[in-house]
Amino acid sequence: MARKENSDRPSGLDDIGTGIEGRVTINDIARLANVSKKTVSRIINRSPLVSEETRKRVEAIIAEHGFRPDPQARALAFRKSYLIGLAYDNPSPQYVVNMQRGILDALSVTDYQLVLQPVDRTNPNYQEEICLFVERHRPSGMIMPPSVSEDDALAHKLEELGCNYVRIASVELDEPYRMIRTQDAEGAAQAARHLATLGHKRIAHIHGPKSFRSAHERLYGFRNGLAEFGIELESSLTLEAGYTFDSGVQAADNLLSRAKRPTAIFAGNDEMAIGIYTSARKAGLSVPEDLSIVGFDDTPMAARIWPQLTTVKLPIREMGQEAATRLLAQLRGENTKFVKEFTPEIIVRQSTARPNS
Amino acid sequence: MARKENSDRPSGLDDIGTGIEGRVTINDIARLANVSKKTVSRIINRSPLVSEETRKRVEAIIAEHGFRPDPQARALAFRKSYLIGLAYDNPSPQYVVNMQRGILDALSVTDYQLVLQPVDRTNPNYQEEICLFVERHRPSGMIMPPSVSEDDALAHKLEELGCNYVRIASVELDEPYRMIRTQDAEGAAQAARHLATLGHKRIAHIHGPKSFRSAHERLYGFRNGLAEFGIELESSLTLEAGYTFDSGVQAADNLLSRAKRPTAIFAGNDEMAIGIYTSARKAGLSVPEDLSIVGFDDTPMAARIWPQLTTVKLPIREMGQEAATRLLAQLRGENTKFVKEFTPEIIVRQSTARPNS
DNA sequence: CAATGTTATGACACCGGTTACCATAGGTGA
DNA sequence: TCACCTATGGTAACCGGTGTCATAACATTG
Repeated sequence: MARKENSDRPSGLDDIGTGIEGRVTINDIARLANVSKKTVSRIINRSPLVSEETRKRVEAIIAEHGFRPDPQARALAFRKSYLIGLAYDNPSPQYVVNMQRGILDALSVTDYQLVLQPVDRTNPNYQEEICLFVERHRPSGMIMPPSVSEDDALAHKLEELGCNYVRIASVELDEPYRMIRTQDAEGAAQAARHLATLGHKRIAHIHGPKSFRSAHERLYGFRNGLAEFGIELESSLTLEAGYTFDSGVQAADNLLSRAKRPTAIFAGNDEMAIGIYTSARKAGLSVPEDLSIVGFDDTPMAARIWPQLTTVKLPIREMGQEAATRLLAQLRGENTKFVKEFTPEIIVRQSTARPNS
Repeated sequence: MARKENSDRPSGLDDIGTGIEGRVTINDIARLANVSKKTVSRIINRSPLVSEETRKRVEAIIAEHGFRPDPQARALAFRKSYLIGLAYDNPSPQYVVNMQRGILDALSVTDYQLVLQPVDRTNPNYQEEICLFVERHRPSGMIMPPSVSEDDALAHKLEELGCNYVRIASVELDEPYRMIRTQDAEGAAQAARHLATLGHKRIAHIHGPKSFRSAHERLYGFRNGLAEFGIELESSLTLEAGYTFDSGVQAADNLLSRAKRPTAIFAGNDEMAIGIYTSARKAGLSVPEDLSIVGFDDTPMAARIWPQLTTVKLPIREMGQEAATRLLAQLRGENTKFVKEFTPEIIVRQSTARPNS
């Protein structure tokens, strides 16, 4: 009985079709062109130390045989992984998908790949999760949107691990660089000015969880915006919720059941704003006649719900693209002391009107 | 003047901090344990050909030094990339995010990474895009949800490239295996039975684009479901739209402006169903009193919009998880002749009622 | 007891690229 | 004419793992 050649693996059923056998390698090209591997390598990497003539000739052969350097091999030799990690905990799918799109826009012309690292910030060892990912896979860089981005301790850990990163945030961070900054406070102020201009006085705010520092930022901006019109944001009309639909419904139920209910509510995100619609309907109130509503984010649903939601728009896809572009520059060793600002802009639709009381 | 040692690179500003220097490698472990690399490798890969005693000793040293084999190096040696590609063109972010979550659920306990490959099927060379990705990065496998999954020619190309894959689809494919199958026809039939049971006779259907074969499937199932009740789905009440909100509004505008308007509409997905709400409001019709609406997918918005949408639910996250699990099995060389079925289920909410005419 | 098989281990080449360093040819300045 | 650049490209080692094959020690068999 012929003994199996390679009995080193635990289970025999393995090595299924890589299917690919005849892949062209740098050695093939070198042989065909009658030059050394190194010369081909120089050409791939655009080294100036190759004569014009040799370059042309080898490039022709590369093109003819469709040679593409193996990313895995380069990764090993360069000690770079060519992987960009996206660590996110944002509960809004719209946000996540748009951010991914933006990042991929920037990465599509490169050798870099985007890998996903969803985390749960309420999980006490979520930091370890991310660090483990970084240690194991050595991503070339990480992109972190809120609220992961707001964790300075995490950033320090990544720094120690030698991992490049870009953070997208709306708040002050320990390290005031390498960030894409959104002026959430300014956006919230715009919402405040809009409501104040319409004539609202009794205005409520449902903000996101304390663990999201952006929630504070929006609250702060909103309060200041109202102050410009001499209106005080009452603390009894300032409620915390969880950035989710259900939590928005609950908070609005609370506000709308009061004797002196607010005539307008500004929600920390669209998800919660949509929850306010539901609550208003349960209370028999019509929007915007009895209640004005403003959201934040401008997710696609904002324009689909009825009446269409007035909201503060953040260019999420562009932000993702910018973050990736900056990260790539950073990987090339360029300036890391950058801050790119994005200013939100209010989109006025039909969920806001003059108060009728 | 001291000449720069290595002037091979075009630009001097490079090799920025990998930061990590002292990473433990298999060589370190081998030296510390006084065994060969190969033995350590065997232990990492759970080869049975190592004595219990050696294994224990080396494992202790591995644990002590926190050694983790480098995924890049293994990828090169194994000629596997440990990357799973997700090629998608579904316009619904909810769908995409849920699918990603499911896949990541299954991948989280493995060494595999998920990389994203969004495509545009209306782009004539979208196939090349995917094939280029496969050739360049040699993903260990690909997962394709509709409508990318419905492209038999693409599957054949991947086959030729020796790329493993799993397809998620609701239609008959050239190769009736390696797929996660959703019984969309059955789901649509449930919608039909629900509406027929309520007493609707004049029933319309807005289906997705012809390029999505799932659209045909849903149409087919809906028609058959109505036929069970002796109701014929009139072709004048069967409109094509683009699976988007706007296209849903447009198609519904058409239907609702007719003299004999339908009393119920079944939309091919939730996105379009939500468009029908908007159209109904414009026409001054209330849901469900004047018009019943049924969707498909059960995206989170279905339960958030008012009145809550009756819709056919697909367990997208579970499907993603199943797809990834099956793909991993396939990569281990296990059975590729599988078909896992998921049956949709109607979720009755408040957008459907007896017709009042 | 010799022949054979089995188990545990190691030496070494290799995956497909890279860098470090060296060798050569031709051109320059002293 | 000799020393010395500069441009070009080759050789070998390496990145951190893998497979192949050889071998020693021990167990089994006729």
